[in-house]
Amino acid sequence: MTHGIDEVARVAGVSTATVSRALRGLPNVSPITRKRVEAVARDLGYVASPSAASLASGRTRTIGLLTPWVNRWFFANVIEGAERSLRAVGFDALLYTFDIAREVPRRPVDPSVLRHRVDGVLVVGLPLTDLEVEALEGLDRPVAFVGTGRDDHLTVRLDDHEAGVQATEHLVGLGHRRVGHVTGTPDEEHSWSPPSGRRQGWSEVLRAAGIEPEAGWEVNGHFDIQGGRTSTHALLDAHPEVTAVFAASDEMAMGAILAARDRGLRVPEDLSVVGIDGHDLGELVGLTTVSQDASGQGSQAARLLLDLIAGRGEPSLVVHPTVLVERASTAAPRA
Amino acid sequence: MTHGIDEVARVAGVSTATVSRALRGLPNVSPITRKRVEAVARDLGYVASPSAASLASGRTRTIGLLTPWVNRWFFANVIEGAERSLRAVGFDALLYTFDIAREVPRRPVDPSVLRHRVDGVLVVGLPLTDLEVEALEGLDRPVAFVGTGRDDHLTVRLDDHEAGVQATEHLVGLGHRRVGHVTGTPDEEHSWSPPSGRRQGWSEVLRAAGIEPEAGWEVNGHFDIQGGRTSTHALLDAHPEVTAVFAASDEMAMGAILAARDRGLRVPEDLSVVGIDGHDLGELVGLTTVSQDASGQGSQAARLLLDLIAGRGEPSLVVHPTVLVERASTAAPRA
DNA sequence: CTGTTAGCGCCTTCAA
DNA sequence: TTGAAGGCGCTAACAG
Repeated sequence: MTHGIDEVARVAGVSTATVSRALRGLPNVSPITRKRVEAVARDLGYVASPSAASLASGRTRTIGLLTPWVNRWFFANVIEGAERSLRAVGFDALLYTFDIAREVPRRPVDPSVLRHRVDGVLVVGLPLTDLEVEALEGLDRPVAFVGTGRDDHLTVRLDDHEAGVQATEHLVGLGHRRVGHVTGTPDEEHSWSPPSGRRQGWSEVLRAAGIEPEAGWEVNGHFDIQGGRTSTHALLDAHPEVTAVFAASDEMAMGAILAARDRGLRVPEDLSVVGIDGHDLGELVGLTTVSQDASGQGSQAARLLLDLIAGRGEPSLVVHPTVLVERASTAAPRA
Repeated sequence: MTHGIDEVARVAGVSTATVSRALRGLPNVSPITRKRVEAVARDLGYVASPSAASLASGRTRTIGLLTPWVNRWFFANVIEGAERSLRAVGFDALLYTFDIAREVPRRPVDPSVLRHRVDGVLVVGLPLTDLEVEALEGLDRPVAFVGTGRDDHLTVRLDDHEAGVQATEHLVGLGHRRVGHVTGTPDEEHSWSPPSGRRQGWSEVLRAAGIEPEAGWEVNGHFDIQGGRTSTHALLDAHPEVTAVFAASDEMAMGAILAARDRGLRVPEDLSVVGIDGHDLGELVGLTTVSQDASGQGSQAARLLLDLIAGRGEPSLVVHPTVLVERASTAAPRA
């Protein structure tokens, strides 16, 4: 039951080196030899041992997916897209979730487990600190970011500022003036983080409309449904004058709708709600949103990362478009 | 920059074998030696090469997650739970999605890419054919199933038949008699597949109530929102007499609600809808459902699989409970 | 408790 | 175009 490369070599009547070359599609193998080797390998059910191949070659044909969550809309879809791109070229996707507690500052991400495990790393959705990025670079492997803006690295994301602008302009255009904001966990140190960008879009649009956003209009929804719900309650407790809420994700927006319902407020008559994402269930819920293509971002980032690994292309910044989708959760405020 | 085990050994003044033993927590290492080795390894930032360790030991400390989808509620949550259990003991999760086209029969899953890559395989949610299971066993590694009932293997799932019974009895109890069913892709060959079990529960409850389910009352929703929507339209086109729909997943149930809305039907006044899952957004949508703990199933299955790998425990069947959660999508039919 | 010594299975120069 | 041979970095016997 060895079924190692030498078994194939013996049966095919060639050397192990030739088997290796033939099966990996390298040039310098005669077509006849290659066919024969391939046939023998198939017959024997031979599959090269990845450990042995990695050890000898230094390449793992594996990409590490570094993500805080796998069961949230954006993350699940990015992972889906990335995995599809990787699988298409025979690369594996290794899942690394790092617990993000709700405390600030969180425990730093330690990428050392990835050492010698991956040919590249795809960071999904979480703004890393400079120290964490440095640690990642210590792995000496290409790194790509999706949905979070390290513009000095290969990055695929949307224009968070613009998304915040689109959402808020929609509300202001409907006549809202007291617009609350449910943010994710904004990172004060990184103005380029998605929550920060979205918040800036919000505050700038308000100011441009002659409205000075009050400090209490902004609450932290931790990027999930319950967080959106809880924080919207806090927002409305303190600021009942608010007539509209812009949430930095659809899941938090859905939490905001739940909060409104808890309080006997009608959406959109008493409270307008807009999110960001384009969640699959947005239509059912009637959620107005600024939509993005998460799975497309994931697959493109994976492809660009593979290019980088192969020595093709340079680290670049790809900004995906966002589109406002108007549904039933927003309307003009009541007179 | 070798930073290999021999570097650590040299600096610590011991042999590589001792370093290996010390860092892996094996016995037969004096506490003093272990401390010293650990300190040196930390200072040098040494992390063992997984390829080399796998090659030498035959173990990969990696589990393959075989799943058709990563961005559907059940699957995303099982993966989340499994990854958490694995990470806790230093195992990696390797993601393998296999495309499930909507054609029947689908292309067989080929597990040969997993050869030498994993210490065990966790199959999530898809009923495999006997041939596919055989191929999996050819890997000579423990296999576990989540959410699909290979009862001859380690399996963690719910009682699909009972779930179908709970959902249908709820509807019949409300007075419904013409109850449609949106199934996933039922596998005629495997009576134990989730869609089949849920369907059987449905038809048995109807028969017990003296109702013979018509062939056209059952449609295939392919386990997603759009499939649920499309198939519910087809169902209601052909059978407008139906007053309630039992969908085999919450996502399909949400599609059914969308279809009802498309047709100007009110839920639950004109059409009652019940699903299975306990989707996070069920509350927002007001969906009555038979809920299950997907992430708990994932983490438990991973733990049991690790036990099997470690030679502890036997393949067993764990059936998780389901609970009917009544919400606003079901009510008595109109007179 | 610790060191020595073979490999694990493949890739990759270097020669032919 | 192919073969021979060394080595990738670690683990696991076995000896001491």
